[in-house]
Amino acid sequence: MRAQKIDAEDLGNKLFETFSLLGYDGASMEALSAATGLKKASLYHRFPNGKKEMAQHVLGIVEQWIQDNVIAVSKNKELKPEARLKKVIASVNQLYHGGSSNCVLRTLSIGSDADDFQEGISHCFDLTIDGFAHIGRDLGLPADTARKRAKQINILIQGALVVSVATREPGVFRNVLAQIPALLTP
Amino acid sequence: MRAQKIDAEDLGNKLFETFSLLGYDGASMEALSAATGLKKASLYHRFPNGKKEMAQHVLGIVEQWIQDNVIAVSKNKELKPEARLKKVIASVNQLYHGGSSNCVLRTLSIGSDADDFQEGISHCFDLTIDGFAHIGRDLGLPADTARKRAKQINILIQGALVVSVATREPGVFRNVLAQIPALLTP
DNA sequence: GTCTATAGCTAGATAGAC
DNA sequence: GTCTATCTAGCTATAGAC
Repeated sequence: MRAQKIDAEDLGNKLFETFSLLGYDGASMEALSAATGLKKASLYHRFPNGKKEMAQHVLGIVEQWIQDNVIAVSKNKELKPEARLKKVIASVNQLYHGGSSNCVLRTLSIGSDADDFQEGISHCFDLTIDGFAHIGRDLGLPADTARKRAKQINILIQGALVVSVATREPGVFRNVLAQIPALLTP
Repeated sequence: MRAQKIDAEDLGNKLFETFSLLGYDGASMEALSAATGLKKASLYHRFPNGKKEMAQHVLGIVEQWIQDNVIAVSKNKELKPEARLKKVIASVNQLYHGGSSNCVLRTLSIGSDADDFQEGISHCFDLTIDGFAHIGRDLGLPADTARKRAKQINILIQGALVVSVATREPGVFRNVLAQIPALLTP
């Protein structure tokens, strides 16, 4: 029993969940405190620049998630491209809980301080596109076609999440995930 | 000079713009007051139930916009289906300022009071899908195919807006609009 | 490193003059 | 119908004990 000092990873995940659900302005320090189990003063101890720094931290977590679950997998030569794609899609499905969770890249893109996050958000979209494009090329698509399709996939994922979460119809999201292999098949 | 009593339509449009830009939690009474030119007490005079009622009013405006600019146009027998589609797409492009404005259906779907707006938001998505599906059928698509494509178009529009606004690349949105006719062509 | 307590401010909302 | 003035509650952020 090493006491209840919350692990840095758990902390980040709770912040991630709270910003995803409530957005930047909706995620009050009170809500972030309740979600993490840390009092407000303790959150300021870990993130001296307050809420903005917590949101930036979450963006860092998302970037790392994409590096690990999209980019790295897309380049894994030990798997056939088809298997890599399946794995990436499964991870995306899990991240968004089968279409019932918002994308934090989107929820952080709205509000009074949205400008501060634009760069991090854009970078995450770019990485996601890079990953799908890489798989598309390995599946035999010409590079420019693969990139176009990857951009389309990124748009479809974001749009499906908007609709599925807003309407409470997760099938919309799962249906889009099912379309992805066809979009990258020559 | 009939004095500066703000017109109900202008008022609604300003509320629409502010909720679109800042989201529900980000659109403070102060911000709504500044945007409309009405003091907070005056806003409460017009909307006794406060911010929630203003957001519901905005959802009503959006529904009416869709009725006028999507549904009605989609059924206008004086125009060929191709011309109707062109008109609808042009209206959508104008509404979102060529991909630089958020969709208020999305910005209102996030935050602490999102549940109150779910029904209105879902209804607006449904109407939009109905409109595109109607045009698809008149263009010669089987009814079920037309509906599937219309749902896809709705997803693409939402996704493209997320990406184009978040990354400041309106081309993403215009590119999606350009794809729509092909999606409804048999 | 986490806490209680609180400062200082802004939020949403209301009362009442004009 | 719009305003000024104000209330209370909630916000972000900090001070200082442990």
